[in-house]
Amino acid sequence: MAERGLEMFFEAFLKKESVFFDKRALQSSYIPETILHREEQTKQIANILAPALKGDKPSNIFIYGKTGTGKTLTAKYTTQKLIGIAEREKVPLRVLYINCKLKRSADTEYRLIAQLTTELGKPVPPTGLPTEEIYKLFLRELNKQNQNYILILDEIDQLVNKTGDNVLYNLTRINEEHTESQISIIGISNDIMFIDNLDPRVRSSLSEEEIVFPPYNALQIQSILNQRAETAFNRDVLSQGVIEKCAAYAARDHGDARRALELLRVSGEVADRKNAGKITIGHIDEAEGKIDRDRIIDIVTTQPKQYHLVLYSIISLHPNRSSNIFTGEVYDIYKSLCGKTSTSILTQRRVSDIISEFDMLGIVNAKVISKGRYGRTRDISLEIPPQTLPRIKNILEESIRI
DNA sequence: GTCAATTCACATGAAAGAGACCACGGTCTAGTG
DNA sequence: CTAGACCGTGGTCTCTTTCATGTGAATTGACGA
Repeated sequence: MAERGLEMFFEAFLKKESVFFDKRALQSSYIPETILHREEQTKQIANILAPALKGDKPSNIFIYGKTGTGKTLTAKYTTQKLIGIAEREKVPLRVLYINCKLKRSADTEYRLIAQLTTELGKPVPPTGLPTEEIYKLFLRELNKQNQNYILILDEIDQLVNKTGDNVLYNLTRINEEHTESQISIIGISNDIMFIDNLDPRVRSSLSEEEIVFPPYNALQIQSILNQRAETAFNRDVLSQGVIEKCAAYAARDHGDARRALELLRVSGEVADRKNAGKITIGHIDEAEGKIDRDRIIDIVTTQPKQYHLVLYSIISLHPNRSSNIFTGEVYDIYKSLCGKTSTSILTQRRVSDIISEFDMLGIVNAKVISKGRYGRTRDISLEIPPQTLPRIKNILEESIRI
């Protein structure tokens, strides 16, 4: 009987009318035919990169802008077009795109070079070789290929924060030593302060050219959404004001177009699930809540057990007190919790770090305060919305088995 | 009453250790012709 | 003779611990009015 019901569900699902025509147009990896409101920046990048078509080495570029301002998109778009021409003209040119933020892929010196070497067509072990060795392999491969490269390093600040600017120094120096192949670097970062903390030598060579991406305003986001919505949705599924509201939401926090697109997509999904056939403003509100919830649940479930214990300590301390949870209290609860669940106890130093990591993830709010004579500590409060709290609590209890 | 010194309870940094992974080269072993 | 199993070595990476130093305001206590 149950099986029958399931079958019917799937059949109904197939028959169901979706509001989407091509959902991919709303994903952040999608590259549209034309990029709106970035004509200036596209032109600048094109100008700088154009010499590559004549076999010269273009200047390095440093691109700065807040999240969701189209940095990655514009860089990819421009280089894609460039490659198109280069192929037609038979100019040896390649673009390598690396996102330095991706864990276990390119967030350390070794891994970045390993990734690059693999991209060049020589697979290398993900670990195990000395870093020097990997550089050698990389250089050998580079010389063998004998063509020019444009290397896009996305979220480059993450890489440098973790491993220092050694990598960049080495990369920028390659051009001086090896004449067979030239490398131009496009560094993308959303932290402008980052460039100031670099070694002066690296700084001057990395930011030969600097391009700033200003945030979009609400109107611009609107037109972007309209452009994407045209391919993404079927005709007439958007109610009056939906695009405007999405844009307004996103413009509220610093013109993040990515967020606006996500909001629109999830709104569509919500409408689909309700079989509404049309996206209304109500769906947007719902979608916003859902995005937040999903994000928090996602973050929490992917944390390791020790983190769960710490978070559970904070949560169990939370309802008794309207405010003011301190590190020491959390640590005490945490210790007894470890005893109950026979887990090894971490030092306070470490727990302190874990709490500040939760703070960065936006799950708790931890402000360092001084209580005068009674010392200095963190004032911790939960940032999880009350509706989500029971879910989180369940997840944690299951994980630490209480 | 005023003001500098003290004090608390952690925060924050740096360095180093433990243990999981991994590649590589050498050695051993069993199977094959 | 050879392929594969197995070991030791040397490397990276992440998570932790250890040790050291920093911090900011309530409290204290000396001082002077």
